[in-house]
Amino acid sequence: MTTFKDLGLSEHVLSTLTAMGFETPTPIQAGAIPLVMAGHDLIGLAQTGTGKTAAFGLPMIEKLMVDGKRPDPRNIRALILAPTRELVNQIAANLKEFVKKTPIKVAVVVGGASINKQSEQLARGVDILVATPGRLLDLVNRRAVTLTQARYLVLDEADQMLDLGFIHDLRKISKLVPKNRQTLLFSATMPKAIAELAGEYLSDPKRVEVSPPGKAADKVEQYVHFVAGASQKTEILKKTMNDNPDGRAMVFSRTKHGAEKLMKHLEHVGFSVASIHGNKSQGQRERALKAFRDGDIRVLVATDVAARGIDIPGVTHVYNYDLPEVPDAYVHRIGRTARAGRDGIAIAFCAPDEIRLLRDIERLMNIDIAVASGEVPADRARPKGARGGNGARNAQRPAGDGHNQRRARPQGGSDNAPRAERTAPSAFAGDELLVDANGQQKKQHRKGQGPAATAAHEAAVAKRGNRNGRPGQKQGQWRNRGGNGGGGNGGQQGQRRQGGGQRRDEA
DNA sequence: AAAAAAT
Repeated sequence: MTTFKDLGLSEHVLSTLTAMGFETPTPIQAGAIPLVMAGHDLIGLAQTGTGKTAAFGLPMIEKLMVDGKRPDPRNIRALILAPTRELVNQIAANLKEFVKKTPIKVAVVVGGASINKQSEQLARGVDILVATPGRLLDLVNRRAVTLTQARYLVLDEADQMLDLGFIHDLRKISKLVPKNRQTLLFSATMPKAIAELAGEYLSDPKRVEVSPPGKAADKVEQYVHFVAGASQKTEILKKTMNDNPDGRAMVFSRTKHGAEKLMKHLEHVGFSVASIHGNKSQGQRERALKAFRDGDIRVLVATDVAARGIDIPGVTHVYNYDLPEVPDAYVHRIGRTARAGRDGIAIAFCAPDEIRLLRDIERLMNIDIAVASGEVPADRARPKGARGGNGARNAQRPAGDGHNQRRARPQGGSDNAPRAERTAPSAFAGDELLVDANGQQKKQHRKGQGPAATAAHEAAVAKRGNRNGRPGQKQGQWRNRGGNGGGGNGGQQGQRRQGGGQRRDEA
């Protein structure tokens, strides 16, 4: 088996990894590290949760060490761009762990934080700068930083950067970094625009793809409640959370306003909750995330600012309080659970005006999400032939759709089935690159899922709560606690060695 | 149509 040693990393970095509990590289690490070490440009097709940060961070640190230079003031040696402030902070936190025993300096540049402090830090010399594009350009314009010595450029979550309209900023930044550089691009999906971006900024890139994308979402047990409206969503949400007192939940809302309103309500009825969205100050966002990560609060109500990449160990439930307008976002949201080899449950609420969105999601993922409760709307069924002549699919549904419970994924032993037999990564199959001979097989496999009873759902939910819950925690943990009653960091510790190099998936 | 990101 491949070890980090085999990948050409120095003793220095290796000893840090050992101290951190890393032994076995994840697939993307095993694939990418040697290529980066060899100096290639790289396209990494990988979701968050695959160990991306280490995949580019470790070899980059290694090469910076070998170069042996010290950074000039205001002149960085490596630049990492990511779409949200939270992601930037998370990447930097990981890198800071990796460079602990080295003289390499890592700094963060994001909006919403003191620009003067960032400026001062850059003046003291920074090797690796992790940034959101807007603030970086701001600092460049103020001459607080120059990119002319940046020999490494990483574009993380490139698809989201494009979605968020960062393309213009990326163009500006690309003109400021030297031509003679190594560029690494990571993206969960490979739409045309990303391929074009890669063609523009990468030279003769190698490609690393973690098999099969969408796997994280695969491990998530998914259910949908058909509801009449928001108040019913809230009632079911509260009941389900109370039924799972050991759980940790992320609740996604479509709007910032909606997220805030829901958070206030949950707080009012006694849940230990915070919210995170674009109307919150950066300080508030970071405090909310930290409190949730530390286990001080059990529920985080969020907009899609937190849908991608955010890595919080031990999230047991993801609630889609509102279904997202963009079906991709659903996949990213539910990917906040079932991380680091754990299980997870995703519960969606579907109001009458959201059925179209549910259909889009089910079509994208090529699954039928199991119905947990509610009247199944007549127009839920996808039109025949909507999926390329696979009209037979509907015929696979249980006769008498009146009690229309279906599983989103196989149960039990099927998890151990060969990868090709497992559920399809179709959320990411929009591009031709991922469509392979297995695609059809996977679809077949899915189609075969029989009906599942609500009782099974309840049992699974109950069981899941235990399996995922942190040992020793009592009922009522959703409620506000007086002090930090011993929850603390236990979860994170407990995860430490899990799955070798994957124990914290973004690390 | 909403969200994020520079102020």
